[in-house]
Amino acid sequence: MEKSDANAPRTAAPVPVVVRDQRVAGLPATAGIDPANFQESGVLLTMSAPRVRISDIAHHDGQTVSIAGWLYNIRRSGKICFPLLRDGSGIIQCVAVKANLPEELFEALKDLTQESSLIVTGKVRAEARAQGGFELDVESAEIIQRVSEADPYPITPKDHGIDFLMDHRHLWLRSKRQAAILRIRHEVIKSIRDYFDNQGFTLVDTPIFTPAACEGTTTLFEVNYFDEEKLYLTQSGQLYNEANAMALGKVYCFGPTFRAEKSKTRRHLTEFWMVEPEMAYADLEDVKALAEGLVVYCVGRVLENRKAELEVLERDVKKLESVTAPFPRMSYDDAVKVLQGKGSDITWGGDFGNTDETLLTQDSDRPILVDRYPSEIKAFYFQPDAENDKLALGVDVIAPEGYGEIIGGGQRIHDPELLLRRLKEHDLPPEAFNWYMDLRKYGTVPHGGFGMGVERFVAWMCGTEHIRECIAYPRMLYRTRP
RNA sequence: UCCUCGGUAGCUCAACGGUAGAGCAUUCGGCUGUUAACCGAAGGGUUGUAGGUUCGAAUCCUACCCGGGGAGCCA
Repeated sequence: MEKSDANAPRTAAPVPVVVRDQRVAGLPATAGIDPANFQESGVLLTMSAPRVRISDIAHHDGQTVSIAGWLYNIRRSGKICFPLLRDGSGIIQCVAVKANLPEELFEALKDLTQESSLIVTGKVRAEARAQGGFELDVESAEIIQRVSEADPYPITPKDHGIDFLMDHRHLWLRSKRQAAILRIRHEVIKSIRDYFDNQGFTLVDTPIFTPAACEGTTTLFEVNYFDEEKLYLTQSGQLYNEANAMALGKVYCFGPTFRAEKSKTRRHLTEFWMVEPEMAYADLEDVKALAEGLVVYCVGRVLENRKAELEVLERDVKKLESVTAPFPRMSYDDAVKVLQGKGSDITWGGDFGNTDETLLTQDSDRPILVDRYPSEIKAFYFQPDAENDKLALGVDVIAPEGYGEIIGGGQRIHDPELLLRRLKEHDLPPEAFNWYMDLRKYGTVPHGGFGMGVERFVAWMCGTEHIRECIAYPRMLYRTRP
């Protein structure tokens, strides 16, 4: 919301405290001010001070500025109070001294309740005692809404249980920690896009409504499409990606995906975001290099641009600083042997559980690339290894610290006859894949790509216990609200 | 779906067969440098629901509801 308007009239004298809506605020409006005026003029509001954000406060030392935000917390003594103002970009401690302020303003500030909305004007001052290094000496304030004490803001600065916090997710996002996670998520998403864009990839988004499964139907959410047809929410854009790669060479899709898995763990959501690149004229080694490069780039960007957020989260950044290329590479065969040596009861042909993934990476300070899985445990479209056709040219990237598989992908089958045979082996109806078979009919080439789960990646960056904190409104097995 | 843990004040928890309690939040009072401020006082409860055992149940038993953690599957 823009406040400044050079052409609008100014008030003769500063207004110490203004209440926009007295019905809501429960406080008397300042005499002589008609609340109806200010929505129109916009200038009565906060005098002439420029509006700044807390994240920029260091550039305004010594200046009088206005900050529009919410009361994060307040500490008060008899004649001095310290409102902590939150504006979405950070938190700043304001200082209101009774002796220096009109009685009305001081009392209004002192009695303010948590998460009341207000615009504070005052002088920025470097202050060693304050977190963030700056304070705001209050000169005037406009209270937009005072939260009623009869129904106070439910999330206090003290402890809360996860059930309560999840029920209040729409408010929980206002906490320092959740804001930090969302900013890191933003950095991760932006860095993913930059990584691909800088290498000539084109973003081509794939449909959310899809007519059939990519990899079996048990984990699909069914949707009634105008009474006549059953459609499913996508669980991967990969098949469409392959078509797009044949058109544009290097592509990626980036959007929500849906899995109706009845998983109830700290690593699962039913709705999560996934980025999926796909390259024409590419083999497994190209896919591995792309995946490794992506991870290194995104970790670097988070470290470079989100130091403050990592600090809020008390993330051990050494664990991220060690994430440099090259990542250790290992075949599935060797991984099974390593796991057996560490006491896992895994046998050849089985997929890794989470305990196996944690075991495998426990001595590594960076992710591990595991490739050449048994074809039986992989989807129908994986290209078999030329040296052993029981192996699929798939690769998983397993993050350290127990964060598990963050990337899965590989090289796709380009031979039409082999692909058809695999469809039949997997009991998939070939007629549903006619368009997909076309890609092998009209100029087929080796190609490959992968998918990376954004929330799992963000959880790893942030060091969160559970990925539910890494998306604003998580959708899980037993939680779909708010 | 299976295994496992839990549901007591607005919130976090205590009481574990014998009168339901504390901290925070809220209200009132005090405090000019507080850092989840502190000090004093007050209000606040059909112990998830329904049955059962018992002289007596938050506590023991049964069923159901809701949630946490994990397994399988996956990103």
